[in-house]
Amino acid sequence: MMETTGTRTDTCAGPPRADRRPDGQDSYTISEVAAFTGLTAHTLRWYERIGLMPHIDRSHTGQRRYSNRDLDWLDLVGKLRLTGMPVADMVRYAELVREGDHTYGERYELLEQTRRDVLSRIAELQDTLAVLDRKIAFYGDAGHALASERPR
Amino acid sequence: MMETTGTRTDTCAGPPRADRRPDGQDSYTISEVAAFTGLTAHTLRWYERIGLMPHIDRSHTGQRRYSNRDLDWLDLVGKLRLTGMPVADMVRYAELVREGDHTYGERYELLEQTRRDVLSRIAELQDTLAVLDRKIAFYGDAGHALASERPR
DNA sequence: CGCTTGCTTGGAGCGCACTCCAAGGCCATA
DNA sequence: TATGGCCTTGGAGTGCGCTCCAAGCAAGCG
Repeated sequence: MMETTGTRTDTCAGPPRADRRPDGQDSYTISEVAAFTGLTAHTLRWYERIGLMPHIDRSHTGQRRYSNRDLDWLDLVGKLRLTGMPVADMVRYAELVREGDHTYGERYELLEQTRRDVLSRIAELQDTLAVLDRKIAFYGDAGHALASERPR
Repeated sequence: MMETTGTRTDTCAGPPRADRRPDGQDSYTISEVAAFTGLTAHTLRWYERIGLMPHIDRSHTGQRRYSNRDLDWLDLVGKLRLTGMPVADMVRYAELVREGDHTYGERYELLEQTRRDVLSRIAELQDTLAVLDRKIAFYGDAGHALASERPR
């Protein structure tokens, strides 16, 4: 049972923390990587199954041994995940990298498109922020008398 | 069959468009509201079922007739949705509004928390943007020689 | 009158991104 | 040697946010 970290010090499952690698080594177990990335070991194995990860080295007993390069890749995946990019698209990107140098153009396109998406997402959020600020100001002062909500 | 808009002019299902109400009336059918908000009629009915909407007026034949206030509420819901707020939390907010004036404090808290979430979300995205920009620059010039990706 | 269009309902189904389970292997410490 | 901890696998299950289905009713038109 309990295949989770073993290095947990916080009770309430903080998401990504416990980062930074000991950086003298280049070989990590799955639970170490789980601790570094905030992903679960389940998720790491799942990423591999769906083709989002490169072939990970194995110890003589068949256990996964992640390299620093693998962790770098996971960092990028984490960032892309934050943009809301679907996992399928990340898998596509991974495939392009695997396929070699002739896919540079396509990869560039994909990153550029993602960049555009992130920019418009930020704009959306700033828009929403403005709405939120107006509503909060409303609550702050005239609120009680004026706020016109809908439900009831 | 085909209970969709009837006012579609674009082929490829653009997300939110066709906004702005005719603003002389105060009573809209479900498919009009679908066209205004970009939500489907299914989703509108579902929102009602789960308690995210107020009780919507009905015509003498039992069909929904949305008011401008209802559309205002849907606009707010749309914004909150963009922040990634879970539907359950929006339902909670709707409940607070329904419960009356004594929930002002709690509502304020909820909006403030959401505001904080949006701010940190924006920061995250800007962070990601920086990573993306570096990677794109990489691809732009030295890319071919230097880019160190992971998969293979 | 019959047909079409748009609406109604409760409940089932779907896609995504995990999340977990059962059954078993390896190895270190007591 | 036995116990516990961490690892392995394929496949099943979960939660969220829709999305759709079947059956049926009411209004408008030829």
